[in-house]
Amino acid sequence: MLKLTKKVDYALLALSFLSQQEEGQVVNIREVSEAYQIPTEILAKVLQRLSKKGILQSHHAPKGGYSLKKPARNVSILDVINAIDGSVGILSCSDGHEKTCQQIDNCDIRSPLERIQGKIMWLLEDMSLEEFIHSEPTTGGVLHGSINLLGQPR
Amino acid sequence: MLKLTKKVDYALLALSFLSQQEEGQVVNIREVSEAYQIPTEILAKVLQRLSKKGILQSHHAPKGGYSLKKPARNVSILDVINAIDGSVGILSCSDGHEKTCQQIDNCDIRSPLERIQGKIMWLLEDMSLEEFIHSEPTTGGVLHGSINLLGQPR
DNA sequence: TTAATAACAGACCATTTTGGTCTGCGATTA
DNA sequence: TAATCGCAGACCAAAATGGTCTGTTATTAA
Ligand code: SF4
Ligand code: SF4
Repeated sequence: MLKLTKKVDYALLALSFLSQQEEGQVVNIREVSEAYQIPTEILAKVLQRLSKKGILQSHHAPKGGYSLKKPARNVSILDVINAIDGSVGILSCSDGHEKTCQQIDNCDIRSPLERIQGKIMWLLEDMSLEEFIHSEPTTGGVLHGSINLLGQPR
Repeated sequence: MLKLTKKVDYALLALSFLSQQEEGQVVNIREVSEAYQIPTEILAKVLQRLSKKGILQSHHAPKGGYSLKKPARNVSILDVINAIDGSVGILSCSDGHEKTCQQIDNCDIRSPLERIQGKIMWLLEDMSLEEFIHSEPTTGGVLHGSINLLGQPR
């Protein structure tokens, strides 16, 4: 059903929060947790993941916490999703762990689906964390024309 | 993790199969099931769904079966996904059944996420079943220009 | 030196979603 | 009027996800 997981949501919220801090400011889990009402334990997992994947820098000490490791413009949304969920993929058959889809031999829709998948990847790759955060609700996407095409208020 | 469900896969396979038939030719579940090794019962569900949503025409009789109700160029991939999975959505909070996401009050990522969602929707809406099926691995969707808006080749 | 603070690690369980099965009914036509 | 097909929905099993618990390790300030 093409839904982002809650953990990715948490990750993006946390990253958003961190981006709003002053340069080099470290923030601990509790602060983020309180800012958004996210259970600390699971948030911890999420941040650990981001740290392990090189998106966050952890400061492993009292008065420590996390800070962005790279400038926000160098982190894509796809990076974040990949860090949390593992590889993204529209298809059940793609990339490596091909769990032997029963249909794979007779399948004539794989390549078109891969093209769609590619487009989505590209879209996610193309959007940096910085762009993501500083987007204005009104301007932003409308210019891109994306929203208007989706349907009119009925 | 952004994965299409197996049922959508089945639906697309079946639609692909049906598109390859002669005009007005009806095909029953068994034939599709055999063509792709899909369990008949679940395929039945999927086709029923497509029929109820106006994508397929059912012929409720011996020697009956299914046929496309509309020309393939008038059916989008999004239509198919919607028919099978219900509403598509990247977000947990969007469209109607807002299951009171705990974060919704303090959430500062909703609108950017909605923009991404919009782009994906558009992309899926923009691709017709016809285009989907007849796509050459290399050419294909580029002509519609949808891709270009999503970012430039770097 | 040591106690407090914070991240790290992983097992673990509960809930939801998904894939798939079963059982029976309804429409059409030869 | 019986065979062939779709229709409908309850039902179950497996997987994915969300969330909890228990404990360990690194750093620093008292
Ligand atoms: S059906 Fe075709 S596309 Fe879908 S998973 Fe199996 S092989 Fe990949
Ligand atoms: S976090 Fe924000 S975006 Fe994600 S679901 Fe809750 S409200 Fe919607």
